Amino acid sequence: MDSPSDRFHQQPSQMCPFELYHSLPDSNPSSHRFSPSSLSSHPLFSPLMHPNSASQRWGSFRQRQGLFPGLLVDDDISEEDVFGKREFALGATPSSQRCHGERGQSSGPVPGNWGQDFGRAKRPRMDSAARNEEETGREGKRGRKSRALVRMGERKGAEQGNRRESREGRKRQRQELKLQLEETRGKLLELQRKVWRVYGGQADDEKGGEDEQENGPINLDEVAEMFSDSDDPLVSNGFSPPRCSSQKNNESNGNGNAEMFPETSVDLDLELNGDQVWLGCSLVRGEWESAEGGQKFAQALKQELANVVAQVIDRVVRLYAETDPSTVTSATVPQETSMTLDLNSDRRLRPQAVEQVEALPLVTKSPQDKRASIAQNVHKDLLLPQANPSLPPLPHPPLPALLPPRSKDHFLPSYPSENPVALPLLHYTMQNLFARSLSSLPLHKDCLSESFMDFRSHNSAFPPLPLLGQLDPSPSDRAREGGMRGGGAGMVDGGDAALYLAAGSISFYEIVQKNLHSQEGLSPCHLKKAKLMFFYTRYPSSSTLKTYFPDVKFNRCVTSQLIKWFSNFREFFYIQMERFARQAAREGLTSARERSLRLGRDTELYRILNMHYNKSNDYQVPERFVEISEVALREFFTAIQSGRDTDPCWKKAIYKIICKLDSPVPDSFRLPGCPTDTYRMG
DNA sequence: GGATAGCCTG
DNA sequence: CAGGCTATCC
Repeated sequence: MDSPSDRFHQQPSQMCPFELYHSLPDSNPSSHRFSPSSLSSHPLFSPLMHPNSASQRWGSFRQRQGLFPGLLVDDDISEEDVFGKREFALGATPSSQRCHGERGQSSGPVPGNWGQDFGRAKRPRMDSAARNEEETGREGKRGRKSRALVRMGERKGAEQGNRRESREGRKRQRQELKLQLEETRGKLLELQRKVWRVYGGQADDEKGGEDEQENGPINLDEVAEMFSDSDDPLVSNGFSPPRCSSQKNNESNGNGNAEMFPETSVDLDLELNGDQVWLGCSLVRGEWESAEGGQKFAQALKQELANVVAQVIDRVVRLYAETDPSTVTSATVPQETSMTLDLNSDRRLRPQAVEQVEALPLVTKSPQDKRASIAQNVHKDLLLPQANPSLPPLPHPPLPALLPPRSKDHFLPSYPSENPVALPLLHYTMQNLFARSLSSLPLHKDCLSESFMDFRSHNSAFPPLPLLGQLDPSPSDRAREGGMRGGGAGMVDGGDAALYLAAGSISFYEIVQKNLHSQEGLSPCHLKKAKLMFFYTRYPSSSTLKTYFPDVKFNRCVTSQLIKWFSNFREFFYIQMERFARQAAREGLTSARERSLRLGRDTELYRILNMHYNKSNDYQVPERFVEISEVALREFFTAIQSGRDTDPCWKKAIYKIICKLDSPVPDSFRLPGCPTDTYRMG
């Protein structure tokens, strides 16, 4: 299975945090701005992902502030099932040609095609207009060449008639499109209102809000009603939703009605309020009359539709969830604790998170508290460093131990998911799906088109959200390891989502899953895992790699990339060892030298190694790795002291020693995803 | 000749 | 961290 497309079939390992209506990947305002050029290089994705206005960026930024930080989606679920359908590939393919050439036709059900459709719909009209212009010019010349005046008049009359007709046709089409958009928007607004009533209303309750009476729980029929052509309450009431108006007034109080919507266009940059839900559209009235406006129109339309679809799915899933008594509480009652927890980690990067989170209606509690307590309980048992100066290969590898998540790896936030349905995991826009799937495509440049890499670079500001299966191997993992230590009680089956989603009851998710799983390659999560594995094995065989990266579809490309990673890890390791050994060799006093040849956890060398292989510092560096590092350090030192370093091959002897000190990798690494996540949130 | 390690470079 | 290159091993 070395076909190039296989590379893209691997499951993604990360996703972007949920954004209600946006996907613009520049949560860091100082970087990754989408430039017009990058837009042009992403004919399908970027117009959707980056609705071209500063207000959108700002809105996106605002929306992203702490928005459902607990969200995660299990893309690892039903892996076999999905792998079985891998032929349903996303447009992205290993070669750039394919990426460019096939993206359009292969993007299938995703909204990226909408722009094309719109373009296709528009092109003939423009062509006909151009033809008319051309004809007019030709005919004018002909007329000057002594054609009969009468005939020319007739012809001109016919042309004018044609032009009028085509103009009217265009006008009609524009009107139809407008109508469609407005209907969609109306439905969306209604959905938003209901969502707000259900979720935002709860927040209001705490503040003494009085919307409760009319805040009945929304039911499926209401959702269905929203999508029935014949029965659109908004339309039938003569409600014409504003095109791009801020909904601040009505949405922010959770009690809005259509009449309160401002009719005039408002600059969303200025109008955005933290607690509102707004339409991600930057159209200005009349703007879509122009070609550029047409594009914006298409984008807005796509966005609105995507949002509505995402919300409906979310609603349906939630309804399912509520039938399960075990999930109903956390599914419906937002609690602040976990949000605070997440925000604490988020605030560092995005200081404006707080105001946004408080206002967001769909914030639900992720079961972190419970999980945190579990992790804390397990924690003590996991701290089992195995000091063994003699350094025989360990029959039972030390288990990874968790440190309190002091600093979270920005690209690997930890999102627990014991109760996946309780999370707003399904409430994300198609844009999010895209951003996620794209951001988790293979790292290998060989496999990527330039434009894709471009997108990735823009998208990298997302703190990608690893997928459930990858992120949360915890249930089985804990069962296996924590369980042995008397843990395991009170575990919640994190596979619920997997089962639930794998049931295939929601075709949308099948589609999404297919797309997301249709990728192959190594994700940042895999890199992180590889680095942690380096604590145990410096020279993993390819079979070892296959064992510990079960979620990776191995081919030559992936294997060599992984091997290269470990090669790089070793390189870094040995460079540091040599550096500190030389430093020690320069030490005059033997006592100081002796100290510098130690690798205490408070030493600079330890800090550097930990920083490199365990950047997020959420993994207890195995004692054995410390010991092996000391061995390497001393070997380098003695070699330098004895002048062996003049031999060009002097390091090889050291490598030989170190390579014998590999120890087995803990079983927790056998599961997909980052093993650290198993124990995090402690 | 393929796979891998290591070195160098960007 | 990846790519290119060489050396080495099987």
